[in-house]
Amino acid sequence: MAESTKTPTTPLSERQREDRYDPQRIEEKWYARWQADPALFAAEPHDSSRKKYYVLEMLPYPSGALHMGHVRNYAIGDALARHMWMRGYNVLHPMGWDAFGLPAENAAIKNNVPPKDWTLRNIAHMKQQMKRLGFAYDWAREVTTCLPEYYRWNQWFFLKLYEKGLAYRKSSKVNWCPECATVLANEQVVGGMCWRHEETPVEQRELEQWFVRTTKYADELLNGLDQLEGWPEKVRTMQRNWIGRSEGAMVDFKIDGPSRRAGDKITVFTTRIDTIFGATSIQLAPEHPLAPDLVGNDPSLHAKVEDLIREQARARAADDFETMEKHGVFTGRYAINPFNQEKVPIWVANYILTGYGTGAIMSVPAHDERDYEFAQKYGIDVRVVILPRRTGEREEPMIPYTHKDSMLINSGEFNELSNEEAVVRMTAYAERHGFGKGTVTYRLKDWGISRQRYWGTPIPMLYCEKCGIVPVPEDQLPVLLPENVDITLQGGSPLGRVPEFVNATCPQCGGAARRETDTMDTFVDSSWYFYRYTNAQLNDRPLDTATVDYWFPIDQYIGGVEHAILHLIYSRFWTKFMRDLGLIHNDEPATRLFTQGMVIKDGSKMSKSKGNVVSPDDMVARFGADATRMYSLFATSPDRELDWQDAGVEGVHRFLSRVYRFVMRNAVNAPGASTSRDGNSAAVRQVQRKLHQTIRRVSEDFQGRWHFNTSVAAVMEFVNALYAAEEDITAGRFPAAVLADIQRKLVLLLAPFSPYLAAELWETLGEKDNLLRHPWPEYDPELAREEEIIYALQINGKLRSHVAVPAEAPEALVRERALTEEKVKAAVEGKQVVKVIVVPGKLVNVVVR
RNA sequence: GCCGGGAUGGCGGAACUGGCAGACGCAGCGGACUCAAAAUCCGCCGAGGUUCACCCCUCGUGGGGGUUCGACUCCCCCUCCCGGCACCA
Repeated sequence: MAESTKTPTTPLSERQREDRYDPQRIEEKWYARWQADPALFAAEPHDSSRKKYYVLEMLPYPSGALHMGHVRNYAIGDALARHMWMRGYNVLHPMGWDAFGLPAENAAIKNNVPPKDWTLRNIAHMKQQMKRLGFAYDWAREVTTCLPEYYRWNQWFFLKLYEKGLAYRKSSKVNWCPECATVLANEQVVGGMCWRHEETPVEQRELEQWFVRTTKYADELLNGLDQLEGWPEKVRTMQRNWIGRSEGAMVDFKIDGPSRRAGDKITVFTTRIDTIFGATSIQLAPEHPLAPDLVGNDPSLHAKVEDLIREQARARAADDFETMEKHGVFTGRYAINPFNQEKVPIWVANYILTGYGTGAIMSVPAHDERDYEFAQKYGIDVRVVILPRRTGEREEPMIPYTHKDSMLINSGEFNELSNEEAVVRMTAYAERHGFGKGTVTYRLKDWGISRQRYWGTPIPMLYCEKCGIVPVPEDQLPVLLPENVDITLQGGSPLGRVPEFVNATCPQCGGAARRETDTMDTFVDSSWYFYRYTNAQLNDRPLDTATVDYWFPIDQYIGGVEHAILHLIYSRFWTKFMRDLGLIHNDEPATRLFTQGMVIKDGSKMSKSKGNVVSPDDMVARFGADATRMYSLFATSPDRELDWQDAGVEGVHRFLSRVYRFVMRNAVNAPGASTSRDGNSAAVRQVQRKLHQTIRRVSEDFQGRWHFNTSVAAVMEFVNALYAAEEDITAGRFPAAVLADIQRKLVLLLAPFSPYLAAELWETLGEKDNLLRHPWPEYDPELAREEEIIYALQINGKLRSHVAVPAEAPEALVRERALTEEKVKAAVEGKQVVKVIVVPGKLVNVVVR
């Protein structure tokens, strides 16, 4: 396009030629413009003809201020959102606040400020920080979970759960954190400690609690993981472990002798029914309901069982189960093995847990490590019933032999069967004779959602003396959380001390009723918030089905791996529950999940106690939002741990300065672009080649690997190439159209990473349209193609020289050039060339002998 | 114990399906500009040797073996670090 050189260029004002990059000036200017135009980052309605793209970052808890982990998370999501806008998608990119929770109550106690005020103030501040960082959120869709407009739907969902039998109340042993003064879900107990208080052992308390039947979906939650190919394998594995499905069988052993209240049989759970002929004892958990019965009136036995219970409780708290020595006590009683009618002794042992299976096992010392250890200690029989299948011969295996590649012996009519076959046949046999059945057990437990705290969603239930448990009628929602409540960490739920709240009328009989005073676990809030974003203002329904159908599933969800179990399993559950209500039609909330690495400093996690916290505000003040964000992407790939270095931010700031100064010096406004190599000098072609190679690299990173560190590096390389060519540019040896085109594309490439600078330079270049909706630059393979390739020359795999060959040269020519190159000739001299390997575009390896 | 991830210059990290190890950035060193400094621009920057005629040689991606014309990359064994699960029957 030679004629474009004749296009007149637009002169630039003195101010635009300002050569110092001042991020504060630029960012404040664009910040003001963006705030004035909320539609800029808004999603189009769901009847848009554009293809939709829903990119979501996990919503923060409004703790007071953003930390670098947030900045990194949102920088990734924002780059993706901006890129997808430029690719022409209708992008939904919302943000909100996970605003209920304990820290607000603690702040209330400490600073004498109501939790609501504290929370809303934090939200205002953090929202301001996000805006200053230039994150492109659709604030019209903001969701704040502590406001009645949101939490009323938590209550509505709770009523639905109750209606469907998925919410129920039961008294049970629950995890209690004395520090939080509340109950914890199993998922919130980490190694026997509270997830918020790493030093506080969790206690067990007997309490009446509301549970959500997550186990109803255990199988679907597990099987669904196979389809979630866009999720990290790590997260899928963690969820699989958490759900912990194991197939096995329940088998009833009749108790020999007199039976008492608790019954006349013990049901054991086993995954190895094939070894049942080798069962030489029954082992009960110390807390097994039959244990007190079986030890009868013997006070010393009772005391020993009590000791075992205490020991287990201690071990649970200290998390040292694995180091505990196995021991137990013989009850003096026997049970009958239903397969061979043998009498086996019943023991109570410290290594059996109440919470798994049935709390009772058949002990097969020959084929289980733990059983073997126990049997050795107490001289219990060890009977081999399984042989390694391969030996065939009756060669004694190493005891305990626990492998499944095996064959049965000493097992009556089941002898000679393989282990797989035996499991099937023996399970069927037990079912036929009515003393057992094949079952599946899970590690996953129902989700206890009651919290004895104030700052949460009130559970919409009433207790009436006449009618019992009565749900609050839907038309009486929301059950408002009262304000001005006296919060202390003692004496149960704070709401219980608010008579106006507690005292209510029974909707069934009109009599006096008492309100439920517990609130919901805050993980309820975050289990479905992303649906609310699709229509956050809707006031007669939690969501609009058609709108959700358009936007869901989420195309890309981004957050910390610490939510791999808690939040992400609850969210998946909630999605399945909503689907079964007919509200939505997707089975999973998100197609792709990305878990970014932690931000650390000087080798450890940023924390106040270590004094290594880097404040985003400080970084923005020193280097600007663009440099801060870009550094968080440039330092390493997003999935890895990021070691924060202020000097690195400074380096990115320097790079942005180079870009800024280059455009300020060379900005021209000329339409069109040179799309052909013809007629351009070698220097021009070289810069264009680098440009298009850069476009390819950055575009590919967005599509696949998300290695934004290499995207940014590629743009840096390109800018270095521009500096190398600047003498030619200044001398006017670049056609204006080409120069203008190069600069426009450079700015477009930077737009997802440093939006402020990109906006400023876009304007400097005389462009008027919205950068965010401007098409992403196309990579032109013709312009990107190398004209000449430098081949590496190897002799026997060792690098010896290089040779330049025209890019289009056929392999034979490459080969010939290589063999006639001086070094190669010298090396080959007097030797025999065995083989010549030509790797097109890369190297030639000459193998000589 | 099981599962997942990782180890590359002084530092953060590149090298995508086996093909020139160290892109890009930081720090450092040298030069230009300056009265000087900062900023900026240019150059050098794995180790050792030979030499600086900037050419060449040897070694080098946690350790040891292997496959291959060729290995950071694939296979086997081992060490260490991070994360998850775990007396799970």
